[in-house]
Amino acid sequence: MAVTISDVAHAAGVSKGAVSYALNNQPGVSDATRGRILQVAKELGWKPSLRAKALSSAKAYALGLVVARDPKLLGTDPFFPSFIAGIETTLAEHDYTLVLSVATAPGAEERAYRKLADGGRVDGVILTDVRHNDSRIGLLRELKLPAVTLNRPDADSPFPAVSMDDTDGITAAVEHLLALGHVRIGHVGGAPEYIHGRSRRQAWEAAMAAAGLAADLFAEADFTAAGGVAATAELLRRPDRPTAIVYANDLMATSGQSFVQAQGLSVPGDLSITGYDNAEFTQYLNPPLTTIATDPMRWGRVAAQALLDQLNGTHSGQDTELQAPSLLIRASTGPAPSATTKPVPQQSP
Amino acid sequence: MAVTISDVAHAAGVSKGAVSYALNNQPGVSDATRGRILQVAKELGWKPSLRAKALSSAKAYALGLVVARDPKLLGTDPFFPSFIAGIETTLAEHDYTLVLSVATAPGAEERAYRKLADGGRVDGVILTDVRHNDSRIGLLRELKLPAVTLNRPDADSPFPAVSMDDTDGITAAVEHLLALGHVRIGHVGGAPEYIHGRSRRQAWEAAMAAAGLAADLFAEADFTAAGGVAATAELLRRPDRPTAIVYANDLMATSGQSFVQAQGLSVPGDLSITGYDNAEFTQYLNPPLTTIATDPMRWGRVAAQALLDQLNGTHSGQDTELQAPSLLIRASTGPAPSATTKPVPQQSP
DNA sequence: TCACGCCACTGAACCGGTTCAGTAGGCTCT
DNA sequence: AGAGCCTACTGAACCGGTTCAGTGGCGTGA
Repeated sequence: MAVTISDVAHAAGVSKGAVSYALNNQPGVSDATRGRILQVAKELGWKPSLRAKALSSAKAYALGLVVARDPKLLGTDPFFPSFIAGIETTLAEHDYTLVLSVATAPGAEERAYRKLADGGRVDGVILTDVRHNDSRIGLLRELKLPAVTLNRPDADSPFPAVSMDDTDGITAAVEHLLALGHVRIGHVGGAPEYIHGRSRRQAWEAAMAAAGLAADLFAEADFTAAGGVAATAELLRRPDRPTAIVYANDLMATSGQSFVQAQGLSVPGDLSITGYDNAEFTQYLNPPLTTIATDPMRWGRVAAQALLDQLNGTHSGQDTELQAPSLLIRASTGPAPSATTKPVPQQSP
Repeated sequence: MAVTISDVAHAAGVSKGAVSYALNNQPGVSDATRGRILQVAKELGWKPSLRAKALSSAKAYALGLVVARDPKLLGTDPFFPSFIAGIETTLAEHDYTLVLSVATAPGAEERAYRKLADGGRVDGVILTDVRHNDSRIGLLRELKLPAVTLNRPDADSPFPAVSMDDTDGITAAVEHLLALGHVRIGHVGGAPEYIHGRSRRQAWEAAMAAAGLAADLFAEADFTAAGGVAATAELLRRPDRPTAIVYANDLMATSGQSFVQAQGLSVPGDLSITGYDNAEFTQYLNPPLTTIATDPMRWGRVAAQALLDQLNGTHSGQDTELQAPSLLIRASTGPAPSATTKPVPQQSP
């Protein structure tokens, strides 16, 4: 931080202003002078102070991301690392940085947003894990913090959204199971306070309806492993228990599969299973999990770009729709078992 | 950002300086005036501009973390989310924020550190995944960026370290296997360019030596799933193939276990397996994985505190040693098979 | 009662950039 | 040749804090 713009100006024999113009490619200096200034700046190893820039241009040169998930859950979710890597690829080209906040405790989330907004630490935030009637929309409005949401919130939101439709993936999963002869296809839903929990359920319901089937084999869970087990157990107790279950995420599918096998049932012999997310570890399960692969990296890249566009006023105002996720067929799905329902054994054989 | 310190000063009928003193609990104002200023500031809803603070006090009020891992790998590793959450709990009390950088492409890592240092975006960084002869030590020295390393680098490092010894965990795993009657205990090592890849290998070697056994069943890998499979295959081809394998991380253990089972061997019947990290999903494998549980959250908390201490000059200069990780015994380890070595089947039965 | 010291506060400089109003000098046009 | 205009640049204000030298008023001691 030793060499400042004044040093460069002095060394080049011009004023601070001229240096500023020269280095920001602004008119007001001749090409010859510009060249000389750039040359001198380079020789002196001048790096503009972001702090000074931030103060005078009233920008923070940083974007914020508040993650309000249990760290345990985060560690099993392939979404965030890739998503953040995607954000990073965009930011790398625009000298912006990412300020990350992990807020676990209740109330910590709102505090985190206030902290980012209050001192002007960030110019905008990316909203993930959007919830039903998400209170953060109002909060960000109050804080006057520009934002981009991942998927369009169900409440009224003034912020542009970058969406990736769950529908196609879930529909593909259901159709895949139908093609395998399944009729009793259940769904273990994610937490309904999240809009992606809801939309996946709705997609499953719609796909069932399209096939002329009742969407009654539903059990609500919360995206956690324990929730997946409980919901699976509930579905297996049904007299008309499913021959296939579409889970709202990989973690529930994984714990569900593990539970089902511990009950002495075979996957996919007795029960076919699909997940959602394509977590790296799912290909090493026994059997490897059929799941739905999204593209979080691209999502991050596009969301960051949308936010930057919004900040410098070049955003169209339109929502962006990303390519739909795709079904990845592995060995946890197979032909529907014969019509007679095998009872759930009490003990593993 | 509407209300500034001048507004407060004007409203309270004092000078900017007085307001600054009052709000930073510095001497120079009477208690009465201080109270009045605080009152007025509160009424006006004044929040100090971090940007201005950063410029005038020559601090960034931010810590940096550069993660140079493949996002795919990151998604399976429970370490970072918890670690970052730990950092966050410390930062929450000290109006500092965390600037995160994910650098995947080659060369991107150094660029990331330079980006953080150049504009003075952060006051210091936390170094994770320390490598053998880590070039970042020299880089940070050149950039004059304070740092804290996770574990002590093997090269000369001027930075305080916060360490969690791998040795005890690996030793416990080996001893657990010995107690189960295993003698041919192999190790699938992590990438040797990482010091935790090396130290885990050394710990395994030491534990074997302590039991009077040769540490020859070693296969080098790279912490990835594919690497785990290849190394496992290599060990299984040995004439004296192991009856137990200690893996350097969960992902390799997971893919290794999956591979072993696909070869028609039983876990733990034919081969016992241990992992490292205690990733959430490992308890849902079949069988659930015996692994070593660390405490990344605490690591993050302590590392952030150490860095903050260093920044305000209150750091002791001593390395911090965290509590050793503990062995979590699950079902992937069991009694050693009888002495006759079962051949590796060519096909699953 | 006067000198002295201290407390409480002010005013201004400063951090390192950006930006705007102002100006010198050269060129064109008539 | 003089008016007018544009280009290239300067100097200063400004962003919103921190910090330091300076000052006025009050209390204290001799």
